[in-house]
Amino acid sequence: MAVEHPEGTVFVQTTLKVLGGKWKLLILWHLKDGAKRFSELKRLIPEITEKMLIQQLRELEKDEIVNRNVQSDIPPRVEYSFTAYGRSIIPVLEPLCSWGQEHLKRTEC
Amino acid sequence: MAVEHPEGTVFVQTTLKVLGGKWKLLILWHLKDGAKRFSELKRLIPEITEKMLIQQLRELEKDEIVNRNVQSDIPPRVEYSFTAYGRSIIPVLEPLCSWGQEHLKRTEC
DNA sequence: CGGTATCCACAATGATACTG
DNA sequence: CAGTATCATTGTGGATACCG
Repeated sequence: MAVEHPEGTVFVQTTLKVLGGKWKLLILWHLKDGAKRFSELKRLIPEITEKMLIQQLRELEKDEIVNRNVQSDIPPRVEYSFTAYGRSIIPVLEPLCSWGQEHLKRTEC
Repeated sequence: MAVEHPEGTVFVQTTLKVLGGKWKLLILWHLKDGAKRFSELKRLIPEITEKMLIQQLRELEKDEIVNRNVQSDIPPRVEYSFTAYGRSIIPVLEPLCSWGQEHLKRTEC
């Protein structure tokens, strides 16, 4: 299984694994502005199903990108937010964003 | 279908669409060092099937990231290389790589 | 409100064999 | 050498219903 590749490749693929889900960048984008409740995220991303939202959040949680903060209230209140570590991907997102913007310009016209 | 999202999200997802394939970053990584023949790429990425290699190359070609250069020789000789435009993603790969490296360090130990 | 549980469709990837 | 073609398998995402 473990085949030697130039190291960089492995690292890049690692990042892709963490951020590659269809909705993860979208979720992270919204969390940049501060903690959000489950229902807020649902409202901000109307096309996502609850299953996918929870699934992607769980994965981000496992990767220690986001925190899950539960207040034991009635009704329940769960907030998601970046971990300190998670914030380290924000600067990575920026060049991704810029390149995508340029690419859209090329392809759209 | 078209729902308003913060723009940045769309751009990031665009990038992901272009680079998101399982093998694309791997291929691009090898092409960084210069043009490569089909068979060279196969040798450099032994786990990839021919079908996937050609498919991913075609997509990269369509997105104008790589050139396909055919010498009409016997035996045939086809070389793939970055387009000038394609080279613009190389700086994007670097932060991706660095972050992945840090992330691996965290998760492995 | 914030989830789970099932079942299902389809896209992505893979194995294998064959070709100009 | 550089592909195509076909079929099988897996992975990802979705619809819907239900639960504490």
